[in-house]
Formats: sequence, C-alpha cells, structure tokens
Amino acid sequence: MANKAITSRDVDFGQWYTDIVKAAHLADYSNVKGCTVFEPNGYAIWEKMQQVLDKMFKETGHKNVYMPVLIPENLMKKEGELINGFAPEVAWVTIGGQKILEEKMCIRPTSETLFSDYYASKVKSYRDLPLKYNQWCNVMRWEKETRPFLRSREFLWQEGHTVHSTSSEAEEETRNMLEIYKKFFEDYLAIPVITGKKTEKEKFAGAEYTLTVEALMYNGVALQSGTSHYFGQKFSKAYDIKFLNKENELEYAYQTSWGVTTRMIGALIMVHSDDDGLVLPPNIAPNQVVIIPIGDNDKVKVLSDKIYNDLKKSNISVYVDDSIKSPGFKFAESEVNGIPVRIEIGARDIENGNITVARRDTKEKYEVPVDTDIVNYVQTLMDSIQEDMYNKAKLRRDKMTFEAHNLKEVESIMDKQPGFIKAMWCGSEECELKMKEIRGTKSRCILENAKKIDDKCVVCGKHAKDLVVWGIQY
RNA sequence: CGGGAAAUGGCUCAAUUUGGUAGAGCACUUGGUUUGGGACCAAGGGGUUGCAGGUUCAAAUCCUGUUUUCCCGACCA
Repeated sequence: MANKAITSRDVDFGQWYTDIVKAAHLADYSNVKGCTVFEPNGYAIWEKMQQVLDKMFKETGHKNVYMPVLIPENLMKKEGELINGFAPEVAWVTIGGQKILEEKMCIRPTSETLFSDYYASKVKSYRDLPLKYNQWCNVMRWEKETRPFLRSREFLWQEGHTVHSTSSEAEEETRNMLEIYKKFFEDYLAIPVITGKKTEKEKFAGAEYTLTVEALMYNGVALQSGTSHYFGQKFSKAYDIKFLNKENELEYAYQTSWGVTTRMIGALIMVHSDDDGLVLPPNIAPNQVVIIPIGDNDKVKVLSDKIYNDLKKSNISVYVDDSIKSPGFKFAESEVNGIPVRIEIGARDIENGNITVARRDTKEKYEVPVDTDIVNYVQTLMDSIQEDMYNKAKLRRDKMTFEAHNLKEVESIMDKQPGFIKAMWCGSEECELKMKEIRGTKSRCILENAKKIDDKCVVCGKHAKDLVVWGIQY
C-alpha cells in the first residue's frame, strides 16, 4: 500500500528523499539553482525548530540581533583563514554587470566578519563582556551541487556569535552550545548524535577548534548537523576587538560562533521517514494530531469538536480535517505529511463507544473507549512515539557503527554497509587523505574521553592516541 | 566543475526517429450520489511544448546558445 508518488527508500535513496520533499509539500524548486521555495509544511517545521531553540538560547543568556546581508570586500578579507576557506563559494554582488556601490560587496556566507567589526566598536572594558548575540537569517554559499535542505545555495540558519573576556569562559560557551544542540537533536528531533572535535583538516576556517554534532542517516551516510567553534583571539586580532581587563591592560577578546541550519529538516527526513512519507517526532511536529471525522453525522461532529477543544486547551497542536475528501484520502495524506497521531471518528465508533487512534511511526491503530481521558491518552501516546522513534534510530545507528583496526577492515565495512567507523588515528593529514580514497571516507570527529580500541593508527600503524569516528558524508 | 540523463496543462507521460490542427490518465471546477485505506456518474476549464535565437511555406519535433532538475564524482552546513 505504498504511496504511488514515493520511490522506495531501499530501491533508490536519493530519489526517495526528493520524493518525500515533494510529496509532503516541504519545498519546491525555484528558477534559481540551489534556492528553493519553503512551502508551508516545510517552513512550519523550521518555525517550530526556531521556537524551541530560540527559547533555549534565551534561557542561556543570548539575545537576538540582525546584521546586514551585504559584507564589503575589505571587511570580508581581514581574517585570512576565513576568506580562504570560503573563497570559492562567496557570492559577489554586481548590478547590471557593474560592482555595487563604491566597494565590492558579497552576500554573507556567514557573519563572523560583521559581528567582529561591530564588536570592535562596542567592546571597551571587561565590564562590557560577555556579549552573547544570535541572529536568525539566510546565508548564501555558491555550492556546485545542490539538494533541497541538505545543500542549497541560500539556506536559513541561526548563527550565534559571542565575545568573552577569558578563554575559559569562551571555551565553556563553545561546549555549552554543543550540549544544547545535542539536547535538541535527541529530545526534540529524536535523532541520536555523536559529538566531538573536528580534525584540523575538517574544522571551520578561522577557528581554533570546531566541535560538532554528527548524525547517521538511514542509508548509513553521515550528516554534519551542527557546529560550535572556539575562535580564541583569531578574529579579535584581525578585527581589533580589544578591552581593558581588571589589571588595566589592553587585551584581545575571546570569541565563539555556533550554528544549525535548515539542513536539520533533511536529517528528520533521512532518519525517520519511510515509504509512506514523512514521519515527524511529536516534539517537533507543527501539527501533532489530526482529527478525521467520517461521514455526515451530527454525533460525529459533536464528538470531534469536543476532542479538538480538549486537546487544544492542553496545548496539543491539533486540527480537524473536514475537507471534502474521502476518508481513505485523508488517512493517506496525514501519513505523507507525517502527523504523529491521527484520530478517526465515525458512526461505527459512536455506536461502539470508541474512537480510533492511529500512530504514524508504526501505523498501529487502537480502539479507545470514548470515556477515556483522551488528552492524557494522546499525551502518553505521543511521549512513547517520541521515545520509540529515538530508540529505533539509535538502534539502527548502533548497528551501523563499526570498529576497524586497519584499512582492509575499513574497506570491507564500507563496501558492505556504509556507517560510522570507529578507528584510531595518528593525527596526520596524510592518513586522513588515505582514508578518503576508500569511498570518500572522512573523519567526522575525534571522540573525547573515549576508551581506546587500539594503540596503532588505522592507516599507517604508527602510534595513535585519538579515537576518531569516520564516515561517508553528505 | 567533470561524466551521464532529462525539461510538453498542477503531476506522470504520449506525439520528436520521418517537421504538417499538441493528446491521455491523474489532479482541478460545477451538479448529484457517496464517506472506516487515496470514491462514483455526468458536464466543464486549463498548455503559443524551460528560455533565447536560427533554418523552413510550416518547428514540441531540426540547429546553436542558455537555464533548471536528477544520478555519479571532486568542494562544502
């Protein structure tokens, strides 16, 4: 009974992904390569993500600001590593083929430069610090190959930028934000993640180090899902952010930045969804419950309205699908759209004193006596859906996480079933490049405080102290 | 950016080989009957064929350019 518009994910994962995006009305293509239309269903998920994260940011002392979309060339180029890292993707603006205004401008690929320039003018004393700002915005990176949500030229994100008077405080901020991302992924998106430090090769251009949240998709491909960077004084030296410390000495400030993007919508699809469409965890679903009244029947209407009102009063997001479609159509549609809980009410239910409750993740249906505390029932059901989805994703990820002690093992694992590979690494870029020759396997992150599985590098066999998670990435 | 495929009503495709009145199914609109897994009958509406040039009496069809999408690589959230 699979959806006609959706290719099976086991037949063609890439096609399945784009079919879900279209069938669930998350996004549509525009006439500009890499710039998609976020349709209501997709944008609603983003709004819910924003709402949850924004609350977490504010609870930890961050404030929202907004920076310009254009960055002047000289400002963009002050910090050498950043511009080198981003150079091929930066979109420079011209009007009628001419450079814009007096100076060449680019559309922000990320806003470290703007924030740093601004901070330089604001920070005078240690008493001004810390400044913990965040902005919700779009950015542009001229990617070669694009896919909705996963890699687009314009995408939406949040970028937090903070300035501190001590390195330890800045490093703590970097850690804390990573923890917030991890919590968000696990508690709301029901996606288990691995966290750790990026290698020198994979870290953000301009960072001292980058901490990352890494998730594994249904097909065993890894997705970098969120990053938190510690900058030390790199940007403050390039942009001249100085303050007088308690000893009345001028000191360069310490900075961080951290971000997550609309790519998380892609992760939701690739971790949870199935051949019938989108599957959303209740904690992030814009609509948690749909009520489908069946037949033209007054008692059905009255009961639907009552349940709708009860759920709504308890802050469960619910809607009644009373559109002029057949019940079967509505069932299927609610499944494509990933609504976690569906309540069906028809004459048969009224007669039996039941309502029918269906859960999207397992597609199980339950007959529930009408005198049950429905609000409590739905809430409990949603809690277990949330938990089951997380556990299912975690079980799958753990099954696709392997250990390797030499290149042969890496090769045979990646040939059979790509996934996360835990293996020791000596720290040399040369060995990272050798790994990459095996189906593009790259380091995802260095695990911290992890139990070593070997004392030899998986590639060169020399002494290794770091346990690294490797994977094929999106 | 390299290699492959494609673009025709909202969607899936036909007509392209051999130039000659753009067609079907689904979707949509109206009326009616229905309603427990993508309902049925009847009557309608909608496309200058991705875009721009060219060849021709005549172009969806041939030629050139360009844009977008998909798949596989290299680069990245």
